[in-house]
Amino acid sequence: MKNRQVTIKDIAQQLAISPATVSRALKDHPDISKRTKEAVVELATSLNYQPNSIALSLRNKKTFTIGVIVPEIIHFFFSSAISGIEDVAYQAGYNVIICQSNESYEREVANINTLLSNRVDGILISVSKNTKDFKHLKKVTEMGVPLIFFDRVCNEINAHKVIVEDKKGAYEAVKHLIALGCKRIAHMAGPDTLSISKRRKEGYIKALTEHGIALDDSLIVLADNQEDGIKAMKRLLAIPNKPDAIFTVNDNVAVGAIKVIKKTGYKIPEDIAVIGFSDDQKITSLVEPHLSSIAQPAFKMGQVATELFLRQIEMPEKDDFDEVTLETTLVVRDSSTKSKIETT
Amino acid sequence: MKNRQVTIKDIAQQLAISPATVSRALKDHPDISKRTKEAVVELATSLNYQPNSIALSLRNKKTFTIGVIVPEIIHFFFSSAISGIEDVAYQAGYNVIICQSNESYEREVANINTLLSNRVDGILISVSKNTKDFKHLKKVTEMGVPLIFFDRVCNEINAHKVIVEDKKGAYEAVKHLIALGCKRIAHMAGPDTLSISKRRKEGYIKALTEHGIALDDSLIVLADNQEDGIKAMKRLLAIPNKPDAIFTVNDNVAVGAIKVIKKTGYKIPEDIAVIGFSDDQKITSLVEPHLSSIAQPAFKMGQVATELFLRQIEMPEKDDFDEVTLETTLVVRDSSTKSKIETT
DNA sequence: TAAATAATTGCAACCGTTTGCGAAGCCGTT
DNA sequence: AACGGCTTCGCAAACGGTTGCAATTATTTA
Repeated sequence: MKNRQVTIKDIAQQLAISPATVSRALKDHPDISKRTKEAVVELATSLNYQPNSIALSLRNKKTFTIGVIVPEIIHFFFSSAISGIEDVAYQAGYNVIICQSNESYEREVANINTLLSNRVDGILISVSKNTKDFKHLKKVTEMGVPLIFFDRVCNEINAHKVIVEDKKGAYEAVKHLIALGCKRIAHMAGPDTLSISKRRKEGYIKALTEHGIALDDSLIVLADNQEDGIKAMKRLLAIPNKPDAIFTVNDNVAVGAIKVIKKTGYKIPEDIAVIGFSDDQKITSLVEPHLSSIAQPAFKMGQVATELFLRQIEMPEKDDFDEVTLETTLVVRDSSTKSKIETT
Repeated sequence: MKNRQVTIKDIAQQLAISPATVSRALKDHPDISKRTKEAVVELATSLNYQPNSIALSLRNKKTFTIGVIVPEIIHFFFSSAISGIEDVAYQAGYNVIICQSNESYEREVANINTLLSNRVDGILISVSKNTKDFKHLKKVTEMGVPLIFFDRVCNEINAHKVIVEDKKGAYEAVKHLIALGCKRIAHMAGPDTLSISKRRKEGYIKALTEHGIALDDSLIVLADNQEDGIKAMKRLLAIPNKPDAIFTVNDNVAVGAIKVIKKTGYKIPEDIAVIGFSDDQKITSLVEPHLSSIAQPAFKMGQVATELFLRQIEMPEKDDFDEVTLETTLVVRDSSTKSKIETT
C-alpha cells in the first residue's frame, strides 16, 4: 500500500516529456502548447498530484510558514490570538505552526531552534513567564528572521511589538472601583519580570495616587493563578484593615479570590468588589457573581502581529520597529456594580 | 542585516574542505580525522550553524513532522489532547503542526491538503462536526500517509482509532441519575452524524431500558452548545410532564440548561439534576452548582494516538488497525448529589 | 528557396544535505 | 622496489521542483 507520492517526474515520464515542461504546464506558462497543458493537467489531477512544498521551500529559500510560540494554547486569550494570526496568515498564503512553551524557558529555546531549523519565514512570540535571558531571541533577529512580539513582549530586543493598553486598562478598572466608593483596593499582581504585570500594576498605582489614596504595600500581593489567588485572598482577609475591593492581574486569580470571599461569608460586590483582567468569557460569565474584567482584543492582536510580520518581509531593509498598542475595554458585570453604592 | 543562514557549504569553504567532509565531521563519522572534526565543530558552533531541516526532509523523504487537525484548540479537551500528542511526539523527535478546522468541512479539506503538501509523516485528526464526506481522508490513506483518528472518528475509513467509552460513560451517568431517584431523565444530544454523540445517546438509552424506564422521545432533544442548551431547556420546561434530570452531550450544553433552570426558579439538583460530559474543569468547577460530568482522559488520548502513529510507521506493512477505547470516569459534583434522595 | 521569425520543448544548474564509491597519500611488509 | 592495507578525504548523484538559455521544429517573410 505504499503509494509513493506522485511527483512531476512521474507525470513527465508517463507523458514522455521533460519535467521542465510539466512544471511550466502546471503553472500555465505561455511557452507551453495548449495540447500538452491539457494532457498534463488531466494526468496530474487524475494522479492526485500535489506539489512538494519541501522541494519548493528549498529552492525558493522561502517556506511560507510562520512560527508561533505561546505559553499555553489552553488560555482563551492565546487561542483567540492564534485564530487572529491564522486569519491573516492564511489569507496571505502562509501556514502557521504553533508551539507551546508551557511557560518553560528551556522549552521556549527548543521551540525557537526547531522553528529556525525548519526555516520559518518569521516568528511570532509571546514569551514565557520564566524567560529572563534573551539570547535565543537575539539570535533570531541576528539571523535576519523577522521576529514579532505580542502581549508578552521583551523590551531588550528591537523588534515589532503588539501590546494592549495594560496600564490604561488597569487604571480604568481601579478608577471604576474608586467611583464605587471603595477605599481599600487591593491588587493581586503578577511577577514584575512580565511586562504586562508590571504595566497593570502601574495603572493600579496611578489610579490610586491620582485620587489621593495612599499606597498600602500590604494590599499588593503576588498571585498568578487560581491557587495563588486563593492563598492571597486568605492572607488579605486576615489583615486587620481588610480590603473592600480586589483588582487582579488576570481572571483566574480573580476566581480564586471570589471563591474565598464567598466561602468566608462576605458578599460580592457589597462587601468586596472584584475585577479581573483579560475577560476570558468562559470564566467571567460563568462564575457567580459574573466577573467584571478588562477585555483585550486578542483576535485583533493576532491579526496585527501578523500584519506587522507581512510588512517586515516586504521591506526587509527597514530597521525601525513599531510598537502597536491596542485598546482595552472595561466590561462591568455583577462583581462590581453600582448596587454597592446604593446599599451603603 | 540580512544574514543568510549559514550552510554546510559555508563551513566547507572557510575550511577549504568539501561539504561532504563537513557533513561527516558533524555526525562524527569514523572516516574523518580528529583534527578536521574539531575544526568543523568549532566553526559550526561559532557560526551558529543550524542544519536545514528542509533539505534533510527532501533528501530523506521524511519530515519528522506530525500534522494534527482539531475542530478548535480553545476547547479544554482538544488542548489537553494536543499536549498529550506533543508529549509523545517530542520525545520521539517529531514536530507537531496544529490546524484548526473551525468545524468547517472546507477548512478541514484545506488543512489536509496543506499537510499533505508539506509531506507530514502522519496525520492525527478529530473530524469536524460538518464533515459528512470523507474523500479527503480516504485520499490520505490511499497515499500511504498514516492517519489516526481520535475522539471524533470516522467509521467509513480503515485506520487506527482512539475513542473513549462514550456509551459506558453515558450509561454510568444515567444509572447514577436513576439511583438518585430520577424518573424522567432528559437527554440533550448532539447530531447523530458525530459518532461520539451517537454512542452517548446509546448509553443513555441502554441505561433507561435496562432499568425498565420507557423511552420518551419528547425528552430527547438536540443541543450542541450553550445557546442550544438554553433553548432546549426552555422547551423541556414547557412540556406538561417536565423532566427531573438532564444528561447533556457536553458541558457547554449543560451550562445553558443550568442557567435556564436557575432563572426559572427550580433548584439543582433537588428539582432537576444535571450531568454533563467531558469534564472541562474550567466549566464544571466554576458553574454553580458545580457540575457533575464524565471525565475523558484527553491527554492520554493524545499520547495513545501518537503512539499508534509511531507504531504504524515502524511497521508500514501491517494493515489491520486498532481501535483503542479509553476509560471514562463519572465525576459527581453538586449538580447531582445524594442530597436529592434525602430531601424527597 | 533561403533566411528570419515564432512556437515548443529540453538541458542543466541550483537549493542544502547525505552517502556510495573511488582516489589519493602514507605506512609497513616481503 | 613493489604491493597491500589503512586513513582520510572528495566526486557526484540524488531528493522534487524551477528557470535561463539553447535547441529543435514549424511557420512566415523576402
